[in-house]
Amino acid sequence: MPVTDGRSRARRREQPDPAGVLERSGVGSRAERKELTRQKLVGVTLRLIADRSLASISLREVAREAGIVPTAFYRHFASMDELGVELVDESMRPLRQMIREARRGRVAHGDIIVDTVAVLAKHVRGHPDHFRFLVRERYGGIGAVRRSIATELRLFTSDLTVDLSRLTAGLDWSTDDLEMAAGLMISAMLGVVMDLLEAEERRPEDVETILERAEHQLRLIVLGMGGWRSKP
Amino acid sequence: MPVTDGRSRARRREQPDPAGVLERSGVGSRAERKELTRQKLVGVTLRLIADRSLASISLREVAREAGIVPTAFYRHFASMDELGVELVDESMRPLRQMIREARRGRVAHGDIIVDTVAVLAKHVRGHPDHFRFLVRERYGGIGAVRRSIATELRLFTSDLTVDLSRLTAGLDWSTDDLEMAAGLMISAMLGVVMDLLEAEERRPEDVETILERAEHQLRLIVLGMGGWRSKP
DNA sequence: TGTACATCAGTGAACGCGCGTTCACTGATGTAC
DNA sequence: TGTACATCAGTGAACGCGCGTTCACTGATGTAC
Repeated sequence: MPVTDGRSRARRREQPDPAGVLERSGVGSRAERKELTRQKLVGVTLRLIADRSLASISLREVAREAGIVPTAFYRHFASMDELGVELVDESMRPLRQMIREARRGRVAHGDIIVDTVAVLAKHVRGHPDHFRFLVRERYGGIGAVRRSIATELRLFTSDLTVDLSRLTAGLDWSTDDLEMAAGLMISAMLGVVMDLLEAEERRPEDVETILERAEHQLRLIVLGMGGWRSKP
Repeated sequence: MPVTDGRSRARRREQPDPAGVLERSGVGSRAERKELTRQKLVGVTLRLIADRSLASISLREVAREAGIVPTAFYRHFASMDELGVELVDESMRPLRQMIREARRGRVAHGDIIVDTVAVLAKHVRGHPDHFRFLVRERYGGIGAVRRSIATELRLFTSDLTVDLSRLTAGLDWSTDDLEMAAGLMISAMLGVVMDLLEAEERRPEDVETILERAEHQLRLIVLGMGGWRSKP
């Protein structure tokens, strides 16, 4: 059991480091080290979410994985719920980064839809825990987290609505209709995200099919938009 | 506190009925009474799901609400996970009933889309707990339940695919494309279901807007299908 | 129909465990002079 | 630069609690004769 591997985390879990000497070997100010621990709590929780819901993860478990004593958790968050809300923020970052990149690609060249789905796939692959957290807790058991995600997704829809209004500049689309179309795209893509995550880790041969289907769904929506006539 | 209201359940929670005399006052066979308790366990769990996830509900809590001792739970299910899988079955029933009714309406008359959304709204209103369970646990923390829901939704998609194949009889749609469109409709409608549930219980004035948006989304998809040309 | 025995849904005591939270503390880091 | 004091991230013991699960049981219901 006491194998010497280079990773201090794994070693510390077997042979605790009560005084935190390893952590405090002169790197950074106290504030910086506090921030480091905070990030560790967030990261650890995100990893634990992989096959369970936030509601079933205990404060003690998170503290244990982060290498601190349970009571030290309270130096960073008042409760797991509060950590959860922080996680929403953390997880929206890659999503926002994604739409920024998709937007850039849009101006440049080629098939908008193929590019968009490629960017989606790339970001989901790059931040699986963040995306899984969002999809899993979107309708999950913790009210504060659910509401926080709903708010962020609403902002996200607004963003996409603005983008769509540029694409439909010539046609007489109302804001409501644009939002409706944006909402449909996001519903569709959130479904794709979870399918993608499940496929990535247990049926990699399905990934291509899922991406192709995602492209087709977006194309179908765009086609529909082409034929749309606003009604009262 | 010891108020006399007519409901035996509420009374029993305050003044337990250890020997189960109330339950056993000569109604039904032993097997029938067992089935009754089983249904009570299922129903109680479905109610507890309203604002929490299945993973955070304890066996003892369910037993308590159902009016039995924790150990008696095992006469019906080996674990909460097993009860969860049973709940999927139970919850799919109103959904299947819904599609059957939507299909009937389709043959009869009027605007298919308006009718479909009306049927959806009616069933969601009639079985809020069942629908909430499905949407919440679809990507929730319990693997067995998640897989069970995925399987059922796949069957559901197949059903809808068959329906769509009738509607597109003239055009040259491949099965893959039909499935893709069916999947898109289901993604969209599952999103609507949760919005609807949240609105029903805390912003009833939004319900109309949500239903209208659902109609528009379906219409957009149908429009897209009209313009679709199959590709390899 | 009556009797003797089998079945089994529900009981209740008991267990060890991990939980969230309190509290007084330690000692390295930060700050004021 | 050196010293005295304040701050505060992390410690560790302790608490009461609800949990899932075991076990031997009870007594009404069901069955065989």
